[in-house]
Amino acid sequence: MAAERSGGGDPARTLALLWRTPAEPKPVGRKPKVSVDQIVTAAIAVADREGLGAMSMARVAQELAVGTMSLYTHVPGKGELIDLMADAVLQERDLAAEGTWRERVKHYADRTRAVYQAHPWMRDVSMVRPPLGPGLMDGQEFVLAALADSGLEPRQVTVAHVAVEGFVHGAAASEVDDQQLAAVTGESGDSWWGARQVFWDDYFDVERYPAMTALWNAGAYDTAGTLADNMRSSFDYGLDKLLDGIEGGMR
Amino acid sequence: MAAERSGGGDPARTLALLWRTPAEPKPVGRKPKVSVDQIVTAAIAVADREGLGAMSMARVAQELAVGTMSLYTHVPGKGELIDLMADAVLQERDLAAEGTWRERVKHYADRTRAVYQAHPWMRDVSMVRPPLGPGLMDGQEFVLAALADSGLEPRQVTVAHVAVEGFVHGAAASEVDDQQLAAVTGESGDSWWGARQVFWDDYFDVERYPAMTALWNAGAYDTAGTLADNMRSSFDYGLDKLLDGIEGGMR
DNA sequence: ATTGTTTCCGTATGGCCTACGGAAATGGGG
DNA sequence: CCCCATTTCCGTAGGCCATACGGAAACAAT
Repeated sequence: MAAERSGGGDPARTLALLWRTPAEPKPVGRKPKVSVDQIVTAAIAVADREGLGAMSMARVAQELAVGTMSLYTHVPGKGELIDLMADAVLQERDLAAEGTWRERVKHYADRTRAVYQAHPWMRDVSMVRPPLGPGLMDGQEFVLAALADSGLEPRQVTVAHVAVEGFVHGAAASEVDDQQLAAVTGESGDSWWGARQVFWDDYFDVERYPAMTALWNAGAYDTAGTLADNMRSSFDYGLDKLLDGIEGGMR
Repeated sequence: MAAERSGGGDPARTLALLWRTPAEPKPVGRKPKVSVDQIVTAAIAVADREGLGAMSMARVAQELAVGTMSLYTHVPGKGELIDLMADAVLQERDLAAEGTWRERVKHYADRTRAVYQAHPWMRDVSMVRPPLGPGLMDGQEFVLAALADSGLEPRQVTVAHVAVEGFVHGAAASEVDDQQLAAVTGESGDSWWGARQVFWDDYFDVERYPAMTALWNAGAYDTAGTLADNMRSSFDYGLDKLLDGIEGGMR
């Protein structure tokens, strides 16, 4: 399905939830069976195991042994729940500010990558209208502080920031796609590619694709590591080169 | 919902569809009311207008004035239809091989970006288990040929390839996210951010976020252009820096 | 015991994908 | 002209989904 998000609801309500603004205690009335935190935790657990597609309100309620509609007392809707989930997992990066600006950017990238690894469904969460909660904001502050220390002009810092952010989320997302599909479909990436051996046998045209053929013959694809290993090193390689470029552009 | 894909069906059947292997003519039997091409075209039209979430089998059938189940005669299922859609739009990049390797990579990025602009639902299509059709393969051949001309070692070409591919798809995806959300939710990005003015008023903490505050005060966010303009220039900036880094790494 | 407040949740509406199997169309052979 | 193998068309049905609505249930204070 399409990207899963909204935050379309009342901004004030959503922000209060994201920052857990404690409503004044309610002395009267029925005691709640579940809390917002429990709902978010359960939702994350379901999504971790079975993907965001399986994270339905009914499924989460079942997890908590509660009626489906009870959730709506605590959370406005599914879109807002996803906002809460995303900000919660972004808070898992505890970012330690040490080292050069480059080291700190790489640290940020590494921690963010780890979030995607632990929660592959983040691939399906759009970040262009992000949850304005502590998880997101702390991360932004961290990278911006690092980039500002690099010596770039303020305006350049913001441009570089968008580029870095785009790379990190984009690369982490595609890296994680593989595992997510493996988990949801029950078929590993290697198995999937293996089943498509027919393609190379029956459809690949050596004359139409000379560059690929040459690389193949040069042994460029004779790699020892697994598919996941290769994506990992490309992540590191790409970030390094991007930072090289940013650094070089300052002179 | 979650990323929309599968290609989980019979690889041989899917490949035959992707490459439009003409089945031997059927002399007898009822004449088909629709063709595979018509189905793919209609599906793309729906997704372009209303997003991939709205592209249901029923909706596409309606578009063609045909019963829902008729589609299943021509296409194995929804996952395979999405494969066909993705490969079809990737074919729209007609890639002209001229100029230096850098110019060609940038040309590739530009054409791919254009595909995302024209078909924002591509954001929701995973590319880790891609449709092995002509659209994808021609693109791969084009970038690989360019990168191979750069003088990188064969093994390095493949690593750089993954990094470039990741950047291009990732950046194009987030760039397009904004418009897609605007189209689906009916709320523009600027309007969305405007409605979250409360955040800066009520939640933003100047002491907790000194770097952001400093940048703000330095006028780094006093940009004339629209949100879309800024994302566009960050795309170009990021790709440039990445290529700078790749080029510099060869020395 | 009554009342006000809050939470819980069953039901209903309208959507989705697709397995199944029968109806309808088509062209060739008798 | 009829029959029939072949192919396509498509209605029905089952099992998912989000959430609006409104009444039942629990709790504290009176």
